[in-house]
Amino acid sequence: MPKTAAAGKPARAPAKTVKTAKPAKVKRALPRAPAARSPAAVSRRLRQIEDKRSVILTAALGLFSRFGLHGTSIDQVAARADVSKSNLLYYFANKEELYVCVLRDLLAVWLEPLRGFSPEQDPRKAIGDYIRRKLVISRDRPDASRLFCLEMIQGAPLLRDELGRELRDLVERKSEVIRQWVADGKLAPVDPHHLIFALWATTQHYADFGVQVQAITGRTLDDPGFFEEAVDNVQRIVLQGASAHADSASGR
Amino acid sequence: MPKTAAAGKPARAPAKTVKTAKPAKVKRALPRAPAARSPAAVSRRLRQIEDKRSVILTAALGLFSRFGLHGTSIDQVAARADVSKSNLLYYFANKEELYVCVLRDLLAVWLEPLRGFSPEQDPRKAIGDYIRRKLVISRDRPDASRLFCLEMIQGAPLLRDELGRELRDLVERKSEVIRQWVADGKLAPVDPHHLIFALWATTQHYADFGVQVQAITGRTLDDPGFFEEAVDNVQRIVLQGASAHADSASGR
DNA sequence: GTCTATAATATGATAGAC
DNA sequence: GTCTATCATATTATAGAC
Repeated sequence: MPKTAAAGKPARAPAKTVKTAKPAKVKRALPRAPAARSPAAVSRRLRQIEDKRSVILTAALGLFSRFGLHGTSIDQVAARADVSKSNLLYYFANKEELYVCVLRDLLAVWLEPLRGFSPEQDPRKAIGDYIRRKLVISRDRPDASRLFCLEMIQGAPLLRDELGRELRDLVERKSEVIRQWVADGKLAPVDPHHLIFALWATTQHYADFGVQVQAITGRTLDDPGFFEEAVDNVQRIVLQGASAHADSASGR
Repeated sequence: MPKTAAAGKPARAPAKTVKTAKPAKVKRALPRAPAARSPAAVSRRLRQIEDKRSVILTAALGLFSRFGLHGTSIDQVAARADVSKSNLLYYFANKEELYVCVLRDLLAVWLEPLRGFSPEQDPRKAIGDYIRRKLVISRDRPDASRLFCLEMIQGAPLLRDELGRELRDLVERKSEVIRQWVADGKLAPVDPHHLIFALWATTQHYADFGVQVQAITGRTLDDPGFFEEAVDNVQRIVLQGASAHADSASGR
């Protein structure tokens, strides 16, 4: 694993007994359009390449999201994608590159829903919608959610830069929106960061801890009844809170 | 890895090219009190053994919680525990056993705080206290939280049984308490399962996604000010909700 | 109990024919 | 582009001396 010792290191505990640490070979770039040929043929070929890459990436996501980078072998990904190992290594120079590609595809999906927040919206509606959309993702792309979680747990060695930049900026912008809502009295006085964390946590939980959810409730988000139940409850908890309110019977 | 093919299998994608699948050797049991000796000497020895096991387990938790089972080598654990690899393998028959031991220690810690809930408590205080206690754990034992999360993501292959039994029973008992609170009008009408999920998710988030939290806020729970901020905000969100209430300015 | 080999093997990656 | 060897190595686990 410590083949490329210097660059963006993957999640692995620092080896104690390092032998020699080879001088980091430079890998070839991805197969790109070779040069001139009939335009139609080129585009057809490019599409085929992209398709195959995509098949591999999907297979990789499924395995990485369950077993992590080290728990998954190239062989397994290849088998799942129905290509040979060497063929896979033709499309992705090495395992780590494959992993990073999977992650990179993820981040975009990940940041998307948050972009929706804008000051002129009704915050209750905006937040309610956001919860639903994130739960849809937890239902339809639990593997994406899990891989993201896995990467976070490991300290996000391959996303750290993006985290520090893209994510942070987006969160800052949306925090400003939330602050505005609070200032306008449309939202209870709550710290935007912690509110965003609560939104992320409560919704992703159904994907990342899906096994636990199923062990306890016996159901999954694929069950439409349970899905709506989850949406409704998360929305109620985050928006109204669990305390009894004035309009219901009040204890103490 | 597919050495013991049958039993409680660890989180690894099913290998495609299985060679022979050996007939699962029976491993020796742990070193236990050999027999008769001076009682004092025996107890001293036993303590030493337990101490060493404990040191190894702690080192293992630290690494497993970051890099997972497959991302951690026995060598690394041994180095961190400051014992030789062979010596480690004297105390734990194999890597998997070590991993399971670490997990087993965890579950107890994990279930503890929830036991606190009882019907005669004021729910707001009970839930508020629970949030604080879980955040203390997220602060003081983030590695425990992360490993638990890792295991869940992977489908909890080694905890599945316990999940189905212990955890489920405990949650059922506490759900009954919550239902009682709701029936008494002390709590808003909320499904106990989803409330418990929300409590877990919002509090563990600060440990499991600690890197993200730090990337965004620049702070960690080790900062006392941030810790109190987190406690306060999570309590407010879960108990009162984010919506503006009657007593504050009401938008629309 | 602890150590030094060393066996056994899984897996990442490359070379080179076609 | 795809395949069949094949190499190289990291790592688990055991054997056996002390």
